Amino acid sequence: MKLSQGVEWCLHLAVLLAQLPENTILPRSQMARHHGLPEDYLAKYLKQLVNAGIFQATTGPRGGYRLGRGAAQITAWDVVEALEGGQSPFHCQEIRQCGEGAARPEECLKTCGIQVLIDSAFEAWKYTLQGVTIANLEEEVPDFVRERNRRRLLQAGT
Amino acid sequence: MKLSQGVEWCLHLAVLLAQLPENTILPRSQMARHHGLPEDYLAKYLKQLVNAGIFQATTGPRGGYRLGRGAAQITAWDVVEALEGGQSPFHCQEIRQCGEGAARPEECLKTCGIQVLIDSAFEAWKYTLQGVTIANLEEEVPDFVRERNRRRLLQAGT
DNA sequence: GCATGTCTACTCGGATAACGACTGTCCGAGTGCCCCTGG
DNA sequence: CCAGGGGCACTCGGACAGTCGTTATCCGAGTAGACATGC
Repeated sequence: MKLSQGVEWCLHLAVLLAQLPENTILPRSQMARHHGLPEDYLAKYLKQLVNAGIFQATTGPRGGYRLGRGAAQITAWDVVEALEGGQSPFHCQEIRQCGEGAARPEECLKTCGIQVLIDSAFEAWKYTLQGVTIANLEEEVPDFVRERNRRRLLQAGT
Repeated sequence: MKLSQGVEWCLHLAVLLAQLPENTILPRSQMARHHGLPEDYLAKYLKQLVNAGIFQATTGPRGGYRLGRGAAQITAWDVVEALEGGQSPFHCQEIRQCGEGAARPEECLKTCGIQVLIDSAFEAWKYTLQGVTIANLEEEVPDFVRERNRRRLLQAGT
């Protein structure tokens, strides 16, 4: 039960983009420098966000990434799902149907109770993440931090 | 975000023990055969449960494992915690304090909003698992399956 | 017949390889801007 | 002065190693019971 660090990075970066004027484009290099992240490795995660439509990539000079849709339309779950796959942390291997004590298939019409439990716990985790958007997270950023970020990042873009 | 398969195995085995008369001892070899699991590898997980006090191990002939306490006193979370560590799926690396856009420590007295979110989602997951005990899971086992398991496993112990 | 000592078989536990996923790094493909040149 | 074309710098994207955790396997330490033996 471990999340790749890409989750933390991407959430921070999404919030960072949300702090800037809408449709602002930020190159990967600036994102990486801003938080001291390895630029090349970061690329791998950003690509996944692009594939999921959360980020939008533009190539060439003045290119970079921008939010794929409004910050209020992106939930934390969307980010986690794009990076981790969004599948249940395990898929029941139906071991009750294996080995000497195996049950016959017709005895297993009801889903394995353990699988049901894990699924419902996973749903709870998912539901919590779905309840918070990037916009919500952005609102919590102190004003002076947002101002500082804007100055630093927009200045370079001029 | 992936759980080791040991979680499924151990939950099934705990439920299996709960189906038998209290304090029944079952050797590792029988457990493994019953569900068709690799016996040697299973040992690693069982040891973790023993360390956590969920299972109790007895060595020598007629030895094996039994539940460390009543099935109603063991939650699914206890098992997951014993195997996975029970820690939050990521610990915030405070990347907001790194890189060129770093915030100063005195600006970060409030916990990172992203960390707070992940923690609350993790608590939801944990809470769900804490709400179900091995006894609850055992109740869902069909009567004829429980009977069959008792016959098979207790017979060998005679 | 009973107590005792030894021996065996059975159990768990720790140490040791093989595999796969996550992490980290490099270079190539594509594009928009800028500058130079010619009219 | 203006239009067009070429070159360049900048961007993302995919391909290639390194490291760590999970998976899998083996063998050794310890114990409880059973058996044989002597009283």
